[in-house]
Amino acid sequence: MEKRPLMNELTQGRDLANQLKGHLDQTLSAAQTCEFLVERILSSYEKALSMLNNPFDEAPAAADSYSPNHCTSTKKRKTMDKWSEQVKVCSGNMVEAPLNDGYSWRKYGQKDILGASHPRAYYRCTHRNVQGCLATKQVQRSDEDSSVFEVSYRGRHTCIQATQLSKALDKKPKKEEEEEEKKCMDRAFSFKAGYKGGEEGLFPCFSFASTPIETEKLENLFCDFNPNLQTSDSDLSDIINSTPNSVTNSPFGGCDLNLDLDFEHVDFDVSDSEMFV
DNA sequence: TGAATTTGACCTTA
DNA sequence: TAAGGTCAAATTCA
Repeated sequence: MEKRPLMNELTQGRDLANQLKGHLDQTLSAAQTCEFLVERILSSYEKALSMLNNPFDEAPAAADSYSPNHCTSTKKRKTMDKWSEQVKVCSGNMVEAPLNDGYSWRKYGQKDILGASHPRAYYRCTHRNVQGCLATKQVQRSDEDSSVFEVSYRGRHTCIQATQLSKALDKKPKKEEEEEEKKCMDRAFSFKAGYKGGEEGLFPCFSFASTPIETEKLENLFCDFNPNLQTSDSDLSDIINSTPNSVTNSPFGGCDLNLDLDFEHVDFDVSDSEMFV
């Protein structure tokens, strides 16, 4: 692999993210959301650069435990050879379903896990039967902090959520849409992913928005955004990493912030404010 | 009454 | 064979 160009790109991306961070002088809530994103971007770059600088350090052990993974390890079940993302969500209200991630889920099982003090709940997409959506997620309360939920997602939604459907039906005039898109391009990053395992392009990108309105949702999502609970750099990484593969029902003028991570494929294009990971 | 959840049994994998 | 994951009947809820 050609190391230097990749290093240059990553370094440039990190610098640009730093610049963006310096320009976060919008409304507080929007800035908070953007700050999350920037911190996560920076964290990813730092890790990538670290890995490149230490080729013999495989890094997974050093990386935070909530990084996306492909579950292709030989230690995992073969059935887990699918995209998955483990997220961490802090629940302020201590309810069992810690977050509304924009998708509708149906619980189909619960299991006591060996060594875990809390059972693991299994959810599948409500539209599994109707639309054949195979997305599932697992929710488990953390042993260390019972106010924290660990959520892992498997597969991506192939379904059309009702919220998305209604949005599509209520589409804006093209000109207005284009203007809005132009605006949001100034502040949005777009992550696109390759997916190992032969399912590239099969699923839509994850996305979430950074409009002030949606920020409120995001803040609820991210444990009501309590900076006192999540302050460290790694924690911030956790939160951003935990961005559910959902919240796709966010009207961001057709300019969603797509988070769809594949750390094995990094293709960073800064020229048009899009980042491909 | 239909939809969602619970829970024990069963299946799959390491 | 143990543990994780899923199924499906029973139960609960709106």
